Amino acid sequence: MERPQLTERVGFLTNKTAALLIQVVEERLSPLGLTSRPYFVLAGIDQPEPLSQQALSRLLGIDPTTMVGLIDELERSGLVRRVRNTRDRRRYDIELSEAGARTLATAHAAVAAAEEEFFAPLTGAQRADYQDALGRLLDGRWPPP
Amino acid sequence: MERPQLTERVGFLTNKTAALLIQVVEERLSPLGLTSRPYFVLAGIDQPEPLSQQALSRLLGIDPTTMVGLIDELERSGLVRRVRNTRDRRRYDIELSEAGARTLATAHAAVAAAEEEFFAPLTGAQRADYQDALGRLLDGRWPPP
DNA sequence: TATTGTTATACTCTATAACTATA
DNA sequence: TATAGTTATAGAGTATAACAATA
Repeated sequence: MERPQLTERVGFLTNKTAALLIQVVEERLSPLGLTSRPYFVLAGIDQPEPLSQQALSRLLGIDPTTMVGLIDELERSGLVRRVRNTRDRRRYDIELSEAGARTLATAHAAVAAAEEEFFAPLTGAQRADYQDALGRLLDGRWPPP
Repeated sequence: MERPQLTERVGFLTNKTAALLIQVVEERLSPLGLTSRPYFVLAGIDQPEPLSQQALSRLLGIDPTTMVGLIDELERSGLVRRVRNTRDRRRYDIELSEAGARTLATAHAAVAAAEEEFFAPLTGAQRADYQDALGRLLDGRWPPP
């Protein structure tokens, strides 16, 4: 490949696509008073087993020191609670409140609508292939060990 | 979709994939003293017709005020030149120097190697489909009008 | 000794507004 | 008037180091 154009660089295209998709998602989330980051945090909290802040940090790839402020903000808004883990009292279990669960459900619907809009140019099969490719690329690389 | 897991959110997966790919690309670029941003700028400059700073900003989605500093840095390193456009003396044509062209060629090779590494989990056909999907998603959305 | 959460700090990237020179 | 580039500035996001409480 002698002098490839930027437009052919799959790395650049991947980036651009991610940036444009985030933009559409944030437009849909803004009426809820959310940006994508706290939305991802809420979605990450909604697991069968409660996670500590550090586990959440690793899962989402957000620095633990940044996570402190994000959880602070969500706690101030009444969407999550910090509950001391009884077996390891250094940890907090981060839990969704009732309001948090309701907000997350609304947010999920908004994001699903954004994704429908963004992926409209693909057929159902193409979109399935795309999502499958992402799964293969992330396998073994994420979530982190 | 009642309570989707984060792992199934195509928006989140797209983001994670882009972030991990950038990471691999930056590992390969760091021996050249480059991060992905100035690399993208160099690659954007390497067009048949020279671009102004603002045209570059629009192409790459980088704020014009941020572009000033990026071009400053590349100019200081001797990789690009600012040349006044003769027909519109408000504009600069941003041009690659000889050294810039050599650095860009080396960087392209490094990034191509990073992409090979990152996309190894996909077959050739899967990768072609993936790239094709990105093309469809970006069509009409990027480059900007 | 090591780990969880926290604070302080600095650095980068981004966004806004105002300026200059040109159109 | 409007546009290209610049500067100053403030706001996010991220990373590093150090600390208290706990393991």
